[in-house]
This record gives sequence, structure tokens and C-alpha cells, in this order.
Amino acid sequence: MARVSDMKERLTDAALDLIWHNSYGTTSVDAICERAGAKKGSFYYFFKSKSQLTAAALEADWNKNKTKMDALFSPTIPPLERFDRYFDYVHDRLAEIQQVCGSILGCPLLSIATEVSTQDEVVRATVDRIWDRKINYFVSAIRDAHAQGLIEAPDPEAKARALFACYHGTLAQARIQNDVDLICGLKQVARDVLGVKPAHAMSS
Amino acid sequence: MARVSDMKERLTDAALDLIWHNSYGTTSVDAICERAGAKKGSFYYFFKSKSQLTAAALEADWNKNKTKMDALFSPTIPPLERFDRYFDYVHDRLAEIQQVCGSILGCPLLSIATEVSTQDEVVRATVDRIWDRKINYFVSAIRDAHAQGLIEAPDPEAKARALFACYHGTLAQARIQNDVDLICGLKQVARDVLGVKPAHAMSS
DNA sequence: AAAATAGTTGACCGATTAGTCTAGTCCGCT
DNA sequence: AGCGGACTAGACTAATCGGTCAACTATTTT
Repeated sequence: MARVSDMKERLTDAALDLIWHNSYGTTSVDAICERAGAKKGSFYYFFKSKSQLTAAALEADWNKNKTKMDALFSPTIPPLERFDRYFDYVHDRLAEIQQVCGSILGCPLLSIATEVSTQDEVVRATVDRIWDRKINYFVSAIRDAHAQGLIEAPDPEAKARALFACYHGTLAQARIQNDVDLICGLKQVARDVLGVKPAHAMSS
Repeated sequence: MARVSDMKERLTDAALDLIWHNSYGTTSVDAICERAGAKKGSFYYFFKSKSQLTAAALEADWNKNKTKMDALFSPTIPPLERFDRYFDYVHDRLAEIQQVCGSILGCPLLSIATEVSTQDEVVRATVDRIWDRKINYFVSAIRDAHAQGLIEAPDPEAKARALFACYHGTLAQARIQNDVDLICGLKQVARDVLGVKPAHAMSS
């Protein structure tokens, strides 16, 4: 064992940043290196291709966000409130980034996977895998809400996937229209999709 | 006036085909020309850039689909049935294309706009404009449903935009997971989002 | 027939692309 | 002190990129 470098992390950070802001196709290896303060040689020492780097960057990003997700979807929080908090968090975070870069960037997983899905199976499968983990937060919350009689959801997985799709569609629209307010509508959409019984509806 | 050529249409057709299947970034002008049977010079005789060609291709595609949309959302059809028919149509069309190319391609407008939104204002604005027209089908159907007491939708535009987002999210998921069945869930999501009153719910 | 318009051709350009390779530097280990 | 593995430097390649251009052909108008 010799010296340890933080270059790998600098590279994944730079890659996700650039790809999220722009796109996978227009983000060059040179640009990633420049942002990370790395030379070509270092890049290809750590990653065998741009595609592999991207997959690694998405995994690294998941690991970074996991703690926050665990907190937002903690079983200590009333199940339906978890969604409200999560959507608020996403809204605030995207708005914050917009202050810096001028754009609502949406969900990086969705943007990247949409772009490369038919051409890069490594990246596509990585997104698929991460989503499989992420959707569990939705499933648990829905199952808990059902158990408490707040909603009628005999098939929590199906409901979770439906809401997941609506969530991503809203983020995509927000990116394209560069309008953070679209995300505010998510709470009501969630209530509608989940079929929240009127008596238990929360104030927005 | 001298000879008339169908090259312009061949180019927009080829471009949309390739970009939809793959992505904007990975679709080269050379590839578009080859598919259209054109040479570089012809391309730049008709279009001043790849970006302009893409915008033109999206507009041309809209014009092609408009007739079908008018039929699907005809006021002669019960309003909520219009959505069911539309989602069936989209499902069948995407499944048909999958038979040929192996992939569920989703909505080209969404894929392209997501990819270029922060970098190509011409294409982004084109998608925005087309969506403004397309969403009217949703708005009218929702307004009609409300007038007939089938749903409670005092703000048809907002409902339409919410459903539009869910629709696009589902198509994006279908593309990424290459799973046409996800689209089947759309009918139920639409009923949930629109708040269809149980008495008027249709059989699926 | 000739002029004018509409469309086509393909060579060419400089920039950029992802990726390779060799030589070297740095640093903890014994 | 010095070995050996971890990492960096940066020149290099072959291919491809979007875009230009001047010469050419085909068709309609006069």
C-alpha cells in the first residue's frame, strides 16, 4: 500500500455535476478531468471508460443521499407525511441549485437513463438497480399507510411504481420548463394517486 | 420555381427516427444524411444546423400526429373515454415499434428536451410550444368531464398539467426499463389523478 | 433556347472525441 | 535506505464531429 488519493471521488463528483447540468453526450472526458483537476492518465487509471465512470458516479451519489433518504422516510414519521417531507426536500434542493446555476436540473438518474438507455446497458442497469433500492422507501410508506387505514392499497408495490413514475414525470417537466413550482403540485398528485381518504388528508 | 424535392422531409424523418431511437447527442449529421440518402451539402442547404433540423423534425412530427390526436380527443367521445383510447393508442404504437427495433422508445419530445434543455434553447422552446398545443386535448377533456359531473376539476389546466407529467413519467420509465406493460397502469393513474367518482368509473 | 431558380455533390476544414501508452513521481513499508 | 505499489503527467492517435464551399446538375419560366 502506498499513498491514497481522493482523485476517484473528485472524478465521480465532477462527472455527475457536469452530466447533470448538461448531458451525458455533451460531457467530455476532457471536461471531467479539467473540473476534477486530473489528467487523462489518472482518469483511465481509475476507470476503464466514460461509461464505467458514470455508473460509478451514480452509485457514489446514491451512497451520499442514502442517509438523507433514511431520515426522510424514517418509520418514526407518519407514512403520508414522509412523502410531503421528501417532496419538500427535493423542491428546496433543486431550488437551491437553481440559485447557483440558473436551471432546475430534475433527477439525474432519469435524465441520464433516458439518454443512454438504448445504447449503454451498463449505465442503464445501474439506474435500474438504484431505483430498485429507492422505491423501497415508497413501498414501505405506502404499506404503513395502508396498515393504518389511511389509504386503500392492497398492492403497495404497484402504487409505489405508479407514484414513482408521476414523481419523475414532474421532475422532468420541471427541468424542461425550468420551473420549480411544478414540484409543488407533487403533494396533491401523491394524495390523488394514493387515494388518501378525505378524513385523513393533511393540510398543504 | 424549379424542381421540387422531398429531401427536406426525408431528412426530418431520418433525424427523428435516429434521435428517438438513440439520442440527440449520439446522432450525427453524417448518420442522418446517410439514412436520408442525402449528402452533407443537401443537409445544410435545407437546414442551417443540426439544432434547427431537430426543431423542424419535431414540428413535422406534430403535424403528422395531429390528425390522429384530433380523432382520439374528438368531442363526440365521452371525455374520460378519450384518455383511455389515447393511452391504448400510445401503448399499441410503442409496442409495435418495439417489435421492430426491440426497444420501447417513450415520448421523443420528453427524451430530446430532457437531454438538451439546458443547452439548446431552440429545441427546448420547440418542445414547449408543441406541448402547449398538445395539452389542450387534456384540458378540453377534463373540462368536459367536469361539466358532466364525472369529476370535480375546478382548475382543468392544473389537472391537465398534473396528468401530463404523470403520463410522461410513465413513458420515461417504460423506455428506461424497456417495459411496455408500465403503460397499462396509466389508465388507473389517470382516474386517480382526475378523481373520477366511483359511480362513473369505467371498466378497464 | 436561355436564363433563372432549386437542389446536389463531395472534398475539405479545424476542432474535438474517447482512449492509449510510456515514463515518471510520490510515499508507506520493511 | 531503498523497494514496490499507487498514482500522475501529458504527448499521442485515429476517428469523428458539425459545418463550409464552390462547382455542378436538373427543372421550370420567359
